[in-house]
Amino acid sequence: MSNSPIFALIDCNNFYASCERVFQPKLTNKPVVVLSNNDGCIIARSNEAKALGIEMGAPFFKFRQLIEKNQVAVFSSNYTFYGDMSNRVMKSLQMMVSDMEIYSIDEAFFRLDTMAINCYQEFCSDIRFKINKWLGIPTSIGIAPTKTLAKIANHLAKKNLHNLAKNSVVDFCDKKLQEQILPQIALKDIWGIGKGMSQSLHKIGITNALQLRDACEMQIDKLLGVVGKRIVYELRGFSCLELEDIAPRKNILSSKSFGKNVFEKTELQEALANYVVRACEKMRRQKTKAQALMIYIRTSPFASTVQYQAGLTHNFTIATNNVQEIIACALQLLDKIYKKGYAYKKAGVMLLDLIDEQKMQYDLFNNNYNPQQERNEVIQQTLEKINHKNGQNTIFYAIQGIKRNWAMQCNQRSCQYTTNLKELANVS
DNA sequence: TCTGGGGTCCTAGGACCC
DNA sequence: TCTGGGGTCCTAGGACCC
Repeated sequence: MSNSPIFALIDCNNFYASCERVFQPKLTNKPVVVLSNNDGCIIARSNEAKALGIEMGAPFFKFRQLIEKNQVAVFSSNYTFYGDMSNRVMKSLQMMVSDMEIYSIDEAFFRLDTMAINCYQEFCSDIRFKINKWLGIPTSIGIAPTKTLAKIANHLAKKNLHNLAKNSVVDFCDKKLQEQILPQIALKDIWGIGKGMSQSLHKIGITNALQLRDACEMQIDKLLGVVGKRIVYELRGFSCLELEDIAPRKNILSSKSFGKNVFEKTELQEALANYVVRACEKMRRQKTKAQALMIYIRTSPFASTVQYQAGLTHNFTIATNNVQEIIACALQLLDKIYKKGYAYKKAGVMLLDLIDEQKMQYDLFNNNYNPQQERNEVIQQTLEKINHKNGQNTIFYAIQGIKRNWAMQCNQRSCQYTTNLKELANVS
């Protein structure tokens, strides 16, 4: 690796909305929004929808009138589809760059200095062009000596602020350019500075990126700790954050709001069993086992009625990824925290302290051979094979329930164009 | 009527040890 | 009467991200 790295950050524009457009090209240049689970909040907006004043994260019902009046296309979220499109984007990128880090569903960092490239700007324009041509997804790219500055460059590229973008690419390596632009970057637009830190900084008179960059280290250390100090260094152009390898998740959470209020324990049992199954799928796929399980249930924080929330953790003596064992444990924990009479709105399951399934710690004092567990494992593998071949939920545990009245609503989900052949037939 | 889901890292404070 | 100092580990909660 060279001593002075150059990072690029590629970011898909309005990713979920752009995905929906790929299969409905008639929506090009039209306003589009995508909703969260239960059609609760607005989580993605096309530029046209942003222009109408529709806010990110706002509850859908607050903008329903505006949306109807302006004939905004509305989609329930379709994570299977977005996940698959994301894979395709990342695979395409992988073909064009050597060192990259998938940072989120719609973003990736990559190194430019480790490749033989004459012009970073041109190289990145070409990447954008190809991804758009192959997949129909528009992107923006920021280039800079640190990840934090690359994030800012990407922000400039996406909105073409100060007319810096060429083909939606901004090269932000030049020190003089940084001097000129950083005073105009608000703290909230810096990666890693949220509401809390921003407020603390305002109190000592720091309000923009240049002031933060040039702030007294000691003062920042005292105020924001190492996290803040790292941001200062990164703004100065000293790279503190390397590209990271994809590491297996250390915790896996599956939690969802219900489509309606839930009162009965049996329904909570069903929901939790389903969430355990989902979480275990992910855990088993990454070949890990959980050392602990946490469950929680809660009423709606927005309801005016009496609130109740509770959670409980169980530590496993021997780490496990056995679905039956974890479901049984979840139900036992539920027994301890369930209280009758409340209108539950959400429940969740968290698998904690995941470890490599090959690096297990066994119990020193007990016989670790458990024939029942071995049988369970065979059952689980068989079940997974059947579901993989015939589709999710072809067979499932009885405790997961059949009616699932509590399940979330998604009334306007688009088709699983890229992962479900039957649904591809519905393309209009 | 109607308000998402899934993560990571850091810090402070308590428990415990010598 | 009078109650140390230093270290580690764990946990809960906060802050931030997409």
